[in-house]
Parts: sequence; structure tokens; C-alpha cells
Amino acid sequence: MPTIDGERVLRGAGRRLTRQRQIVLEILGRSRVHLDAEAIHRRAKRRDPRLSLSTVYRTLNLLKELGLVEERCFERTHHHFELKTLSEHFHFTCLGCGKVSEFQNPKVEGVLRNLAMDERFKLEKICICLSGYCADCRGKGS
Amino acid sequence: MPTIDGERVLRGAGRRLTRQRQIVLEILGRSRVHLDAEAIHRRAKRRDPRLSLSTVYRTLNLLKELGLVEERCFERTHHHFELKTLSEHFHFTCLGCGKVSEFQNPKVEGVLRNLAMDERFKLEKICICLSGYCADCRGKGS
DNA sequence: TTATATGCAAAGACTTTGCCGTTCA
DNA sequence: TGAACGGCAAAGTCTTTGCATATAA
Repeated sequence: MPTIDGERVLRGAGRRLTRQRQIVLEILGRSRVHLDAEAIHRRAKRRDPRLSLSTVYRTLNLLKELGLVEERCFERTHHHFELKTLSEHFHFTCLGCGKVSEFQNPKVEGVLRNLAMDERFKLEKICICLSGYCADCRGKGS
Repeated sequence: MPTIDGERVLRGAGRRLTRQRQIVLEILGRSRVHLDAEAIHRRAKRRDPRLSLSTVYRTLNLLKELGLVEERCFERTHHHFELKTLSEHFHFTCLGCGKVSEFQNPKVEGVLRNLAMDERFKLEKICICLSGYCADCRGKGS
């Protein structure tokens, strides 16, 4: 899925593209799973040992503000971040192995948009999170 | 929407129905909006000034464990709780006034269940959160 | 050059836990 | 009566903030 061009948005908003921000953006862009702030920090430190956790938080907040990043909340105390893609997508979290898969479905989106229209809601965001057991885990009974 | 009978589930699990738990259950049952732990505590104290915040947290965790209560996460640092209803329902949060409305839609649910089946996922939970502006707020441009 | 950004450490917000007296069944 | 529970305060976890220094543009 294509992601938004972080550098351009950042510059467009008159913000600086620092080395730290580049690192965080790249980590988010490369990761196939969703990362929490600490996981991002752990990876970022491999590329710059001095990069601090507060910079990670500040960067994530900035990216959220600019609409580059989405915060997901699967559990009580762990929030995960991902780069926004250009089209809406949804999540399936496996309760067995923790893997997160993404999916898209225009039909679901359409039904929800109609529903909102009926209620005269102006829809800004749709978030669908499914959880359960993936094909690999459903046998294991965990 | 009918809610599960808290007292029976609690007793069935061999847990005690204490006055504090009654109070929390009643608050959750009566509230038309979703409450966070502190809001629940504030209300609970009106009925028992000695009821502590940690009891609220412990009770919410217990009720969650028993499947009586659902934890919702709308913002980064505010989790909201609600009594589970017997059938699945979804949420629309107004970004203008903060009001949360609930809705149901078997069609959406059906599509998602089929989707999961195609992937051989065993679906345990569906969570759909819409956000945007309600009919009242959409004009105000806030 | 200078408005922004970072690192560090300290503070904040929310939640959990240990201990001990209390209470439900 | 005894296991479960609640109150309180202290500790834990995650996140934000103040301040001095560094840096992108």
C-alpha cells in the first residue's frame, strides 16, 4: 500500500526534516507490524544511539498532527503507530500470536458511509478492528 | 439495548456481589455516555464517599475479565467503559461535542464475518468506531 | 543567524499492587 | 469463620514538559 510522502508534508508545514524524524519515518514505513513508541525507540537507537524516547514521542505527536501517522489502540496500555496509507484499511489482530493483518473492503466502507448519511453524520474516520485467531493459531487452542 | 445480568454472572463465577460492585454496575448501566474510570469514581463517591479509585479499577478489570464490560479507547489517555449488550453494536463519536451514539448493522457484521471466514480467521470480536461530526455540530464548523 | 528541534531529567497522568483491616456467604 | 474484598498509600508504566544545547534552513 502506498504511503504518503512524509518529507513533503513536513516541509510543506514549515517543519524541519531532521535526522531523527527521518529515522522514525523510515522505521514506520518499513515495519510490517505496528510498533509502539518504545519499539520504535529501540529500533531508532540502533541507527542513532543518542536518539531519545522523548524525541520519538514528540515526533509521533507531530506526525499525527500532520495526519501522517495513525494511532491504534489494541490494548489498554499499548498504543501502536503506523504510517497512513492513501486508502482506508482495517485490522485483524490475532489473539494467539499478536500478528496484525490489514485488509480493505469497499463494501463495508460503503455500507457505513450510507449509514452515516442517513443519520446526517459527517464521517471523518472509520476504524474497524477485528480480533480473534488466525489460521495458524486457531488449531492450537491458545 | 438489553444488558447482561451482572449479578448473575458475578455469582456464577463464584465472586461476591459487594456494595461497591453494585454501585459500579449500576453507574455503568444507567449512563448514556461512556465513562472513564475517574468519572465512574466521581459518581460512585456520591453514593459512598469512601469508595476508592482503586476499587473502581479493580472492579472494572474484574467485570472485563467476566466479559460484562467492554473497554473502549477513543483517545490516547482516556479509556471508557460500558456494559456489554447482548448483541454487537458500534460507535459514532462526534468530534465536535464528544457525544457517542451507538448503532447496529447486521449487514456490516455479515460482510466482516464472511471476510474473516475467507481468511480462515476465527472472529472473536468486532469493533467499529466511526468519528466525525453529528447533525448538530456539522454546521458549526468547529 | 535564529527559530526549531533535541537530550536529559524531572514531572504528570493513569493504573496496578502490597498490606492489613473489613465483609460477604 | 475464612476466603474474598476494599481502602490507602506507594510503586509502576507510559507520556509530556522545562531547560539548556544543538541544528536545519
